[in-house]
Amino acid sequence: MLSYTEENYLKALLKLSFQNEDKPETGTNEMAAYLGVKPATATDMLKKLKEKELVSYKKYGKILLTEMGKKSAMVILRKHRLWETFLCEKLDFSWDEVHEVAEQLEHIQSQKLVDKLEELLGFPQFDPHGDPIPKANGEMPEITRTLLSELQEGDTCTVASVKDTSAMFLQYLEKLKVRIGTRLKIKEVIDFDGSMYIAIGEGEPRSVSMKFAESLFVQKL
Amino acid sequence: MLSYTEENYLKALLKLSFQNEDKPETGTNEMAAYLGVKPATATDMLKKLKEKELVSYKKYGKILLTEMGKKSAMVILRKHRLWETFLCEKLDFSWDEVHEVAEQLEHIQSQKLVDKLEELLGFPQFDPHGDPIPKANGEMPEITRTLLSELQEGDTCTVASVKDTSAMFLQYLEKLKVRIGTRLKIKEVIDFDGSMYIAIGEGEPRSVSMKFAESLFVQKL
DNA sequence: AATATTTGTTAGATTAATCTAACTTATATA
DNA sequence: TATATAAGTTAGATTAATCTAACAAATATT
Ligand SMILES: [Mn+2]
Ligand SMILES: [Mn+2]
Ligand SMILES: [Mn+2]
Ligand SMILES: [Mn+2]
Repeated sequence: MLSYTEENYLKALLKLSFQNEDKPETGTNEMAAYLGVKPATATDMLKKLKEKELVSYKKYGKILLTEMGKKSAMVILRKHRLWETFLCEKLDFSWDEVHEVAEQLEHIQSQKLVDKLEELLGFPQFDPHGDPIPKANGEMPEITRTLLSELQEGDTCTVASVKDTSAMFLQYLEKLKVRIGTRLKIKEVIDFDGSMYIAIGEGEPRSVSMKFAESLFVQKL
Repeated sequence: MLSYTEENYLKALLKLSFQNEDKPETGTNEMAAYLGVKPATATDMLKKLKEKELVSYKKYGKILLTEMGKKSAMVILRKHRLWETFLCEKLDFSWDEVHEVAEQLEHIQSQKLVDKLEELLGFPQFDPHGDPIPKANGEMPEITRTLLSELQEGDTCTVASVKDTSAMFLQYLEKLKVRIGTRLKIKEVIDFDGSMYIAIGEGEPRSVSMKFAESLFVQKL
């Protein structure tokens, strides 16, 4: 049985392995920074996780989840995303409110609860932020994601998921009526600062910053 | 902000205050036994809760929740019973499975979550075991409860709630088709051992032990 | 009232998770 | 290559929650 804290470290390692796309290794400092603890603390926990054969690493070396560790972490991610979906779909939470609560709910221990929840939600494929939900067997559809900033003038796309899931960005998207699935058309790319002039759904075109364009994943049409 | 553990102590004190009907005080040993810890541990926690003004007590004296402590405990009980109801109503858990999971869920911190959950469930009055659910304002209908064992030959009643909520008893009730609301008629009381011969709903009369009759609360008709 | 029993507290230790400060190893740079 | 910087570890301390063993107070019983 894993502690609440151990689970958080595992999930962090999984998330970081997604982030560092090319190679899934991580360092102690990166891990500590992600979790908001000091490197010394991360080192201590790493030893414990290594003891439990959930991570593989040696002193001063790179950190990697073992198969077992990855499996455990995927279960936690599955719970997180199912709970986020539940909060949105069944309890009318907005997509900027769900993460905080799901951080707590993901640690509830009950196989049956997760599976029944998934059933209640109709086996959703994606969470409210457009991220794929791992299946009970541990599989998760590997999706190729394109940043809005990678598109060219004249391209059309639909919003697939949000890269930056901060409440601030999510609320801004809400204000612009940009949601998962919304159709976007790139009218103009401003080379000077990387900003874009885009049409959102049927609305009037408007300008968004490069930071914005680098925070949204889209599906090119 | 209260820790998971502090919340459990508060809830225990509230439950014990219901149990010790006449006076709501409790002792260190009783509290420790209830929580499955040693008396020394309970004493330590008591000091902390006193420091936070959630309980009032002095060395070697009786333990009582303060108004603040009682309020906090009621919120936890409210969450527990709402989650139990959710698990039964929405996720098809049986009434002997819900308690364990609700013990975890009751500690999730989110005012909005609780209130939305209550709304989703249609503002239920009672949990799956027939226990009243405290309202958001902290009030809980004070119900006079009669034990089945207090009834006489010829009396008729409906099942109001279960006193013993152990999985073993709940499963036995399930087998006998005794549920909340089921109509019972006392055919005969055996003075020798306190057992009863009762009709359950429309079924054939059958005998139940005194222990059984002392574990069920009923509403006399 | 004297003594025995029950109830409750204290002292000292342990474990998990965290920190700071000091140290070590690896990597980058001149 | 020598040295500076970054990355990672260790030692020692702290806090929360727990325990055991010993002690103290309150209550019950002769
Ligand atoms: Mn999230
Ligand atoms: Mn999400
Ligand atoms: Mn319960
Ligand atoms: Mn209940």
